[in-house]
Amino acid sequence: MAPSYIGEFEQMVLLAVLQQGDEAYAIEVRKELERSAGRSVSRGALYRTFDRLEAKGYVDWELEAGNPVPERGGHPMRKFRVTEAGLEALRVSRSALLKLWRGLDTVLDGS
Amino acid sequence: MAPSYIGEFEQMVLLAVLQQGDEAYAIEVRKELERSAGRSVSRGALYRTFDRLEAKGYVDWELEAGNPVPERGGHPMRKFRVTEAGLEALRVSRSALLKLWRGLDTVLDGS
DNA sequence: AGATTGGAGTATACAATGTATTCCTCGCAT
DNA sequence: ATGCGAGGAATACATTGTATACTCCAATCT
Repeated sequence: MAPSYIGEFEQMVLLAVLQQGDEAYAIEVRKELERSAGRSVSRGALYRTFDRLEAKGYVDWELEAGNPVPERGGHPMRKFRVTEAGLEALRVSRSALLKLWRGLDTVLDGS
Repeated sequence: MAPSYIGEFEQMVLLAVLQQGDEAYAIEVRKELERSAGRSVSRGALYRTFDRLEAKGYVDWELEAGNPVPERGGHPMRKFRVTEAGLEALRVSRSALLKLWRGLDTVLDGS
């Protein structure tokens, strides 16, 4: 019963993954979100969202290609990637928003 | 426990109200949504959302100023308006999205 | 070596949001 | 008066958002 709908947070996570390019580790994504969206995100919330995105086929990941042990607490980190389906979902969503924003710049730009 | 967060659908409804300007009746808003977002919206879903937006103080409304009886089935229709708080929420949300989209045009424009 | 610490990820639980179906009421047409 | 259509409200349930509370593992402390 996929509602072919993508939640706002899911959308932001997807975008943050793209922003991180080749370094899309959960933790980095989290930092990106706090930076761009200006709000804090608990780890649990983020992983939960990744699970759902994965279930929908919007992201996939691999287990830390080269260096299996980063710095402290060496641990296999997952590196995320947005799938083509994920990109498509983002496009749809963006297109709708752009349409709805059209002509409202005056009101929405202030502050 | 207001999560200071605005869902995607709520956001779209708010925008659609603005788009309708002085004619923001539920039904018109619904049409606008179907047009811009390209998806159908049941009446119940829309009213439910209006309730929540009102509870958050993002919209208010009045009962059909001049003509209490439109065309058929004369009935008091509610005319919605986005409040200042609603505008602010939209600005915050838009600003975050714009930041996250930055630099991704190449990937997101296609299709 | 055993205990401790801290990072990465998982599980669980619950609140908020999204969405449809059903029901109610009011006028108008018949 | 009866039936139909339109606007709206209530109800109910699925999905999404979010936090807290673990589990694991390796490096460090002692």
